[in-house]
Amino acid sequence: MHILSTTFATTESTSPTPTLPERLFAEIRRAIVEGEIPAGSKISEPDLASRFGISRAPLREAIGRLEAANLVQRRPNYGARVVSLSAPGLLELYDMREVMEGLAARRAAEAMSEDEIASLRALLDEHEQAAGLRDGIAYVQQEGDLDFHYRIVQGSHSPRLVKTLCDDLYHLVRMYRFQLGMTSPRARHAFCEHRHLVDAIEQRDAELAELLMRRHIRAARTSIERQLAAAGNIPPTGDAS
Amino acid sequence: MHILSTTFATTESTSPTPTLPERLFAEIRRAIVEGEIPAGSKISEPDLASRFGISRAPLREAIGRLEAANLVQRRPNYGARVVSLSAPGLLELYDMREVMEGLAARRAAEAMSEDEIASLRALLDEHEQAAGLRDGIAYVQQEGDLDFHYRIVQGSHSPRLVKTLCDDLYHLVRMYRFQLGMTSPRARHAFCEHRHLVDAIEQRDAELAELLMRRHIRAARTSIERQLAAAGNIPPTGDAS
DNA sequence: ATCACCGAAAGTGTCGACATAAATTTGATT
DNA sequence: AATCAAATTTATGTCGACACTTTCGGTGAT
Repeated sequence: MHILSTTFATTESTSPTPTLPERLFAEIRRAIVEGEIPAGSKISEPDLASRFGISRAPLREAIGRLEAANLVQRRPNYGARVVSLSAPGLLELYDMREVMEGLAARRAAEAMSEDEIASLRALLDEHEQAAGLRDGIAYVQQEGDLDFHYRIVQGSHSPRLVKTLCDDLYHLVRMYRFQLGMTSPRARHAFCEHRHLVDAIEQRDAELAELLMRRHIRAARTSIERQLAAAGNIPPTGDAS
Repeated sequence: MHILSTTFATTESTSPTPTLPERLFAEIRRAIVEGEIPAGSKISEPDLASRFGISRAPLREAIGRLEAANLVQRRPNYGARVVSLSAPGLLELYDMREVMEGLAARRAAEAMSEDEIASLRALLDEHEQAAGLRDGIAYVQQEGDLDFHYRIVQGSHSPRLVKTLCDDLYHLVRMYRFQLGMTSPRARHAFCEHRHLVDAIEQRDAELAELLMRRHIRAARTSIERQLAAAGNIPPTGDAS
């Protein structure tokens, strides 16, 4: 049907010719992340092929990418299903975010240009204004939060970090947020932490930047852990499997 | 021709039926990692298809996985080429190893069973004996080193960590080692560090385990950095791009 | 002699169809 | 009536072929 717009790129999506499997991949990924295709449901090749009006060949390639991005699971002669999310899995994701974004922050403090830092600070101001206007709404904050982290990661100028975090991990995090209906009630806290982090980067204090980023993400993890415990989703000390 | 043995699995390779694309993927990956297919060379679909005696469909799926594993790069209407490796890229890999395996060590100290720890210690003893017999050879040490790190990561009981490290990063590291002919002259040092790390895990000292693992990998990184500088491969302070 | 343009050849992208294995339903038996 | 077995049906895995794009070699003009 509506083969659609190209997502604003990070490293993926070769600029000149957005390929058909690439667009399919981006579209199905969006549908999965935003919950249009519910978790655990089957990805039927004939169904999607006829729905998009294409053959199964490019679709299979797109599904392959979805599998590589850990958004679907495939069993050999059975098909692909959207990954079913678990509370321990979400915490795992945040563990990895903590260490990898900590590294990204360290490298960003070393490698970001003055212009990039200025732009980052402008983004922060913009978020603060938006949050000042419509206060209670945490949704925009979530997107803004991700935007901010995007900038830091890209500021590391480390292609592999950018690819791993922006192309894979962040989509998974967004999926978990949609599915589990996570709301981050610590917007004000996050703002302060973001600002301190930018200060550290501006001062080229790599060690501090890493520490602040790790603490920031660990705080988010703890908040999530608390929400999950309140929802009776997980015993206080869940295993990490 | 010789569609071959299944690699001893970590998370990949669904046990019951090793699929054709999966075997192709493993075989071509091995050929790339060990340098049979040189870096920068083209992956011709018709060539490989006729060589393996199969159609292009399963081969394309295998190439797709190679791309997802960052072993080949694809341009839309051009084809796939084996990634050309760079010194900064190798250092980037070690940055990510440092933080992620540090996390793995922390979780391993918390989650490994007594049996797993005992088995790990046995592996260490075995390596020490092997190294005692044929001393100068560092090659076996390299494989042993990777074995050791495999065990730690699997001991974290964190599926995503295992997948990311064992299924992707380690193969890249092995490829770089083959291509750049890295020899690790710090075998004795590494042994001590490994032993101390196992001690920390046995004592359930997660914080210390993470610290030791990070220091261990950072030391390896520094050693590589020195080798590269000696070979005139990189200026003393290379950018992290 | 160098550069631009054009044509041919090779390779990738996509398609439709067949073979095979899994899930389901139907039928027969206990 | 319940259970097991076999056949049907669906979907995945694989194949061969065609269309389009890119690349390389040749030809002509400046």
